[in-house]
Amino acid sequence: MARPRTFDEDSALDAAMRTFWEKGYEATSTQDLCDATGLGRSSIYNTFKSKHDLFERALARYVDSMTTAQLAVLEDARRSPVDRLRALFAMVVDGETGAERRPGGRGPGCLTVNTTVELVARDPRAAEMLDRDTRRRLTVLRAVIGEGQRDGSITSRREAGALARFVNAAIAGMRVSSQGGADRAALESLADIAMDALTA
Amino acid sequence: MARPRTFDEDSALDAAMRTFWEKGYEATSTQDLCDATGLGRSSIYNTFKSKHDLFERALARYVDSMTTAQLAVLEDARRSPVDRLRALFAMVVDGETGAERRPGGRGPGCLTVNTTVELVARDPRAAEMLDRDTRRRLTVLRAVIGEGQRDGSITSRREAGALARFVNAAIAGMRVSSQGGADRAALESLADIAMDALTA
DNA sequence: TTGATTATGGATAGGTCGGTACAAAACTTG
DNA sequence: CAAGTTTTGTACCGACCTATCCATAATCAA
Repeated sequence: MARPRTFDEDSALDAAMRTFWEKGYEATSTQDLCDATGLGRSSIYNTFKSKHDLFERALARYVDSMTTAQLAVLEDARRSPVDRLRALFAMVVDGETGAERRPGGRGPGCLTVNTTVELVARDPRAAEMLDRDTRRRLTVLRAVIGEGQRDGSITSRREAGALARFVNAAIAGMRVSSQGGADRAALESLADIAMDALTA
Repeated sequence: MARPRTFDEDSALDAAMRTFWEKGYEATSTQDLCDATGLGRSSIYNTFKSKHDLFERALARYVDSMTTAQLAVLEDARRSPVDRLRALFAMVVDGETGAERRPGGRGPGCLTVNTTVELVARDPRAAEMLDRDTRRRLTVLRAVIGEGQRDGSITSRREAGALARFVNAAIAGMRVSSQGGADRAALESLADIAMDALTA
């Protein structure tokens, strides 16, 4: 019916996502996005309504793929609850130290934490997206932890919900530490100690 | 000898600090800084070399006062090591939930974490300042934890240095959680569980 | 081939950015 | 009071910001 696109929208979203992740929302200019995606301004503004719309879609793509990958680990019925939590932490450590940088395994820092810190106070849409994502993760974390509490491998001194929030916060702490310069061994140590709190 | 200033430099730094803390470095314009400080552009550029210089000085003021207040708690010889760590966490919780927002007890989020996430990858000077501050805190944390290990109140399963980094990361995790919407009870719960890891 | 429709590139608009120039104002010292 | 020095307010600079406009290119249905 008309002239077709010469680019893949998802690839463009990935490129934009990487840029927002590296520089942050404010520090990323539309020119940066053109450079990163290889698209002209017209194509970007024709495909996405605005810089902010592009950011929202990139963020949505990021949190969904990231959380989906994490939940797959947490829902792996072949492993014990404690094993699954260890695997989750290992995934975060790999993501923070890994050379390859694909959705679900990003380089230092993560777009979720970055956006929480940079934008959540001023951007209700981003805040809502991140809030939904957090609730999604907490639900599954709580279930895994509850399972571990029932089989005795995870402490029952604390509520499952509280422990789930702790795991979430521990991961955020690891990500901030990573940006602050912590190496792989340091991150693994943080994960080990966080696990101590769960199994104590 | 000449016309004197009609403003207090430290008050201006405080106002600037608050603005950078609320909006982030990139999102803060020089006009915002004029509005916040009540100063004209000339006065700002006459007193500080540039926006970045003003930011550096505001950040230096923030981290120093914040860390000094925290170290005072950690070095209070009248309390036991565990008590001092609990007091540190309580201080962080108060800072994140407190109504009054003065250096050493900021509102949600903290400039240290915010700057780590937003700037450290691109701003070597800020990175260096934060790194020094982290080392300063870790040194004292390690000493307190080592003391607790010797008297048996803190676990010896992990190295004091590793536990110190954990406490630091736990605080960062609490601050990110706070920006993500965690209330006081949730933050206190995070602190309690972090303490479990130390006393296990 | 033609007409309709969409994508693309380049130019540009209107505004804001960080930073500066300059003259008037306000103070200290002699 | 006068000379000297610094602060302050205003106007302004070029660069860059997000976003749009428009002419041209490319494609599909008929």
